[in-house]
Amino acid sequence: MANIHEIAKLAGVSSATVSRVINNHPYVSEPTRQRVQEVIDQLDYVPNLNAVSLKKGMTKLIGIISISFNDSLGLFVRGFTTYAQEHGFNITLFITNGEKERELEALEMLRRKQLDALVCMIRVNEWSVIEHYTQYGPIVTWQRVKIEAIPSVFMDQYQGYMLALEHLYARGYRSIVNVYGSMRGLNTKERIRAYHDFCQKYDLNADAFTHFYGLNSIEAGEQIAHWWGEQPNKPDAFACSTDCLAAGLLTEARRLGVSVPSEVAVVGFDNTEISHLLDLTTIHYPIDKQAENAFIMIRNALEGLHEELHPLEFKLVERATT
Amino acid sequence: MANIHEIAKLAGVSSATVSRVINNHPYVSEPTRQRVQEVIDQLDYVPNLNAVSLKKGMTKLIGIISISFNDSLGLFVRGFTTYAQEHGFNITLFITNGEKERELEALEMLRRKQLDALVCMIRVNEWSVIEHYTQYGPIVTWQRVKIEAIPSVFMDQYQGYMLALEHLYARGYRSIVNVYGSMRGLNTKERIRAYHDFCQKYDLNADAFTHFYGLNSIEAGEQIAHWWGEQPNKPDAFACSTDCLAAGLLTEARRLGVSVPSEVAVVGFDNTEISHLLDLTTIHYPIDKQAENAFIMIRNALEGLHEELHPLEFKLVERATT
DNA sequence: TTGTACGCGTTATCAT
DNA sequence: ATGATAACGCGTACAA
Repeated sequence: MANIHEIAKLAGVSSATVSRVINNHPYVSEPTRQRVQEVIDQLDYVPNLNAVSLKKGMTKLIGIISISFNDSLGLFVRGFTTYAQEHGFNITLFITNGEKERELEALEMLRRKQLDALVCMIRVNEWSVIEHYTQYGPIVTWQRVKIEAIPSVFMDQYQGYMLALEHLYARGYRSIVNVYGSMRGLNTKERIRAYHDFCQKYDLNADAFTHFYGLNSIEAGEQIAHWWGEQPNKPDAFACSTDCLAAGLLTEARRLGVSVPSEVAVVGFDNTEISHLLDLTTIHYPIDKQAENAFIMIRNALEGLHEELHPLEFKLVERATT
Repeated sequence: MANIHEIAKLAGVSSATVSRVINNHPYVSEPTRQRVQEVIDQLDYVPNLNAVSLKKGMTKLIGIISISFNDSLGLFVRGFTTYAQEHGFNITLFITNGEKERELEALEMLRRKQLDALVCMIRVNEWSVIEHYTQYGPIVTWQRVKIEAIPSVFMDQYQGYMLALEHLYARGYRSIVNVYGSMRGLNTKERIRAYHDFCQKYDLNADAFTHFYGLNSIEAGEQIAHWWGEQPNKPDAFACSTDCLAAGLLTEARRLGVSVPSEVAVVGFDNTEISHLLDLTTIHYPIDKQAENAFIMIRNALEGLHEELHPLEFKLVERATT
């Protein structure tokens, strides 16, 4: 209701002075500052953000687009939000449920200056559509994509998977079974590539054992445990798609009386809570650093800075299952 | 980049005319409309939303606050979004993770006119704090609360539960076991009240069987099935806290060779997908109507309308488990 | 049917 | 240290 002029009038100063007080500008005497502040407090005044945004040409609002909202996505969102808020930005979340229109609304809000930037975690529309909107503001993504206009904080799982394999090798395991997460996803592709390079390096037969595809649930892990029990020629290690699957595999194996890691080793992926709980060796994946990098990229673009990105590294978390 | 004046100049008209074209106002001749539209298309022009918001005094943006994001919350959000968008409103989502500051940011955005209204699905701050913000714009909630300034679309589960009980009675079941969802929640309280009234009405002994509290998972349902098997004096029906629990109970009972509904009946609650899948009798709960009512309330407040709310009714969905 | 001119609430430049 | 005043980009009485 109350605007800056009203405050100015009541405090007996000009609106310019009030603005200075609000924004902590220098060159305003202590007595006037106090007088103005009193009136502000009394009238419960806050500047109208629409006016500020119009004047400044930015809203300090960043949109995050995601197709859904699960644990890892939530982790990213939470991390991003924290960094953004430290720098005075607010976040608005768009859960698309896979609907293109919902995503387009976010993109349109960028075009129409209601958003300063966009994080497109998991897209719905074609990349070409999204790329078109980069002219209106920075857009970064979490997915793997090689488009110059859309920087990504995607981490190539080749390195992470290799880390797991090398660790198993160093521990003396030689017959490793791979359980891949999705049938044809990019992560699986990179993991397969890592495994082949690994076998070549140590002169192992890459096809000595079955490769499992499309598995990542606890139940799937349990089934794999049974599969292992039935093999006459038993592999001595599992490199799993996720901690979840590894957890199912581990607990079911123990239920069947199999000793881990002496009879068989298990490596997970993601370093989630469950891996911590079960003391599962796994690969750590710095989601919060990815989120921070996403924000740094946006801030660099928005404010013409050149802040360095954090190096994104997979890390082996060695625990009790290898 | 381009603003309304640039369009006006290039089209050889005044900015007022351009504005009329944009907003589909009458009294603009077809030839000029076309000329203006051409220039708009050519320059890829869209009005700056900050300017529009400032001028109109509203942003057409509604915030939704939620502590997390699960299936039912998602259903509500999706429904609300749909209705809102049909009326030209966009949604911005705040997942608080239980942090008060995140909620306060949403409330502050309302105060500072960046949001027209707020749906506080599940609050974190004290109601008194939230109530204070109702002076800046309409706030409605999904939770049960009796504060005049904060209308609610909460549904009292007394009726719904009674529906389930009456149905069991009509089907001839007389010894009913209640499995309540939370220890001391309001829903449980209302359900207990319903059960007592029910027993009184039909002269049944309300304490003939154990009452279970704090259970709502599939696993809990499975355990209840085993409990039933061990009872010498078996009850003939279960009124469950959720479809989830009912599903666990139902499937485990059948696994144990118990025939449902001839030996024992099961009623769920929520009418979720799983109840549909398992052909489970349950109580339907119109989340989408609640969402629509929330939007209607907000729109009524915002635009001074008096649109009627939809009646919110529980419905018995009679399927194969009773 | 079209144009002029003012106001929405700020911030920032330039005087003073 | 403070005050006028011009933008920011748009919508809309009012006039023509």
